[in-house]
Amino acid sequence: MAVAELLAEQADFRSAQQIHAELRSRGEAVGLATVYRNLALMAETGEIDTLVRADGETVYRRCGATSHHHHLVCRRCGRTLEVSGPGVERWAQAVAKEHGFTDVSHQLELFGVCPECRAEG
Amino acid sequence: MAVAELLAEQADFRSAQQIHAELRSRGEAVGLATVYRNLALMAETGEIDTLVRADGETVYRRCGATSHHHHLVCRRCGRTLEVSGPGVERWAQAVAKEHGFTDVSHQLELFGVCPECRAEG
DNA sequence: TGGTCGAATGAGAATCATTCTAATCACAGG
DNA sequence: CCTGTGATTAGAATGATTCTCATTCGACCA
Repeated sequence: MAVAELLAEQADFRSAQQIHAELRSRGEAVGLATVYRNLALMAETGEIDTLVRADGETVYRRCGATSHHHHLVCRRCGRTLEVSGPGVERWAQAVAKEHGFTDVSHQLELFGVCPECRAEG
Repeated sequence: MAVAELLAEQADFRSAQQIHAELRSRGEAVGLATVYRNLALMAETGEIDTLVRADGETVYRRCGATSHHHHLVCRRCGRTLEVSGPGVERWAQAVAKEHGFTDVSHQLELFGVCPECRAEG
């Protein structure tokens, strides 16, 4: 399956539209619907991570770690690092418990400018 | 300005579309563009908080605290509590520094089921 | 080999939130 | 009463995502 192959090659978050465009430019006759279908599928099975950017576009990434983790994303170039925060997890649980909430999940992403991009000015 | 008034009355996150619909149902002849324009304006000045939901829709809320904080949102009824996590802030800074990232911001939201909704089954 | 069934696919239409556009309105100043 | 300025409106345009449906592809069977 072409979509999976492409994601395996990419290190950064990509939007469904970007993935579709890249596949087309390689000559693959793949439909936009198929890209979305497969991305949704892979997201469900946990093979890839999804992230909704501030502008509302959903981006996808194949992550090395399969367990729960967060991302440190460069605002300029999109480079992404996986980070984990055990303390954050504990804090989230504690806050939820304190207010009587159950089935708690959380979403946490860090955005900044990476050293390379900062060097470029 | 009608938009500000409405937001002042609402405790929970509302989408721009909802706000527009509510204003219209009250007889206000307000345009959708105006709602968006004012929401963007208020978000810029920090009067309201914005949040992009997992489905890509942007929601708005007038918060009591003007300083940086996070939200604990009920998945069912949308009830929202403001929470703060000093530890999280420190962690974010530390992680960013460790990887050489600058100008770091973060987005963190907690989702769960509130006691009332759980009681309802 | 030829036929059939079902799942997966692709092209394009439909949908939904958001943004843009052009026309309109209120009103202050002359 | 005119005119210019800026905000406002309805509706069209945009862009991402989802839906529809006819078609294709493979496996299986006679």
